[in-house]
Amino acid sequence: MENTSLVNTSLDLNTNPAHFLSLVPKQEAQSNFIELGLKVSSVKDEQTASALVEELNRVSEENKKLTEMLTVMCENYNALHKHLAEYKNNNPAPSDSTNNSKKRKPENPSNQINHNERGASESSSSDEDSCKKPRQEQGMKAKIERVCYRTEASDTGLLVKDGYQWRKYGQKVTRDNPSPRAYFKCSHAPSCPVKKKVQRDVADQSILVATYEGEHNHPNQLKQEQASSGLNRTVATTTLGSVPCSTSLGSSGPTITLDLTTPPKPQPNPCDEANVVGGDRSPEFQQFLVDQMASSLTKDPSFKAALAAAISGRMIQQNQSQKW
DNA sequence: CGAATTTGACCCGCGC
DNA sequence: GCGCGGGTCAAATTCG
Repeated sequence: MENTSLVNTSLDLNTNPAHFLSLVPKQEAQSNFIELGLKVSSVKDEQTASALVEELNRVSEENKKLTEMLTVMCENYNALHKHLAEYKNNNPAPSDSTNNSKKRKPENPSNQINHNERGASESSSSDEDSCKKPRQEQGMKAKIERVCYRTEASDTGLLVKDGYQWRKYGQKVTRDNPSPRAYFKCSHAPSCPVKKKVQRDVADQSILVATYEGEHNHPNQLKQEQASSGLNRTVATTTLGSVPCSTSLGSSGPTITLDLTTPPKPQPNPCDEANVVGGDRSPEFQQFLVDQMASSLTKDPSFKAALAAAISGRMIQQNQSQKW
């Protein structure tokens, strides 16, 4: 299959954009090259042109294979994930002493009184109490979700638009991450016990990592509004293979956020089990993700420029080596 | 002026 | 027992 006379288009980029090119119709790709400023028309050597076409076909094939491999990987991951969930169901962790990590100890009723003494905090209904006490027991039951949001680089805030209203009740700089972590309660508290923590990713400051604890017992305002306005916006968080990402569809077009900074997690990760909101990992969905990534990349001028530079560099190299 | 946010103090579990 | 660190509280401040 390899033909040494063909232009080697493997690019020295961190990603493999050829993969995405294969997803673009050939003509479109060619016109994109024109857009890129590559003077294709000036390449009069027909042989070179046909070689390019051949190479394009070859790369398309290669990318097909890569896509299949990716799908297989995703399926394997899903299978493993399923097994892990089943294993956890069958072998619930000893909820008492050993696995209790660090949180406030489960308090007996007498201790509750002590607790209320301190802050004399709001007439603490039962819900509020349940929020601040046996967190580890709650934690075993409470749904924990981890969602990554990509933000503008210039955006230094810790606000995440997820459709719910939140009241910030604390902020803290943690040891493992120089960025402050913000603590939010659902503004419907105490009737809604959901909390979330938001912190910037230690590796990529443009990524906000939100950790949700618990489930809302009321509807999502944003979704309600969108449903009523017929926008049909959906937000799903999933993992593409081991790469967490969130996707959203809106009137301004689909966007995909890939959390490429999160390392693969072969080991059981407590966040993992709740990492999936949308859980739709059907091949169609994956294809959709790939398509969207491809179109996003082809629309990205900086990506195009890098691609053009890499390809033109290779072409020049190839031409020179042919002359030799 | 009420609601939301900020921020220093405090609580508590854990490791040494 | 003590110190560390994450989580929470609540007074002060800011905002609409």
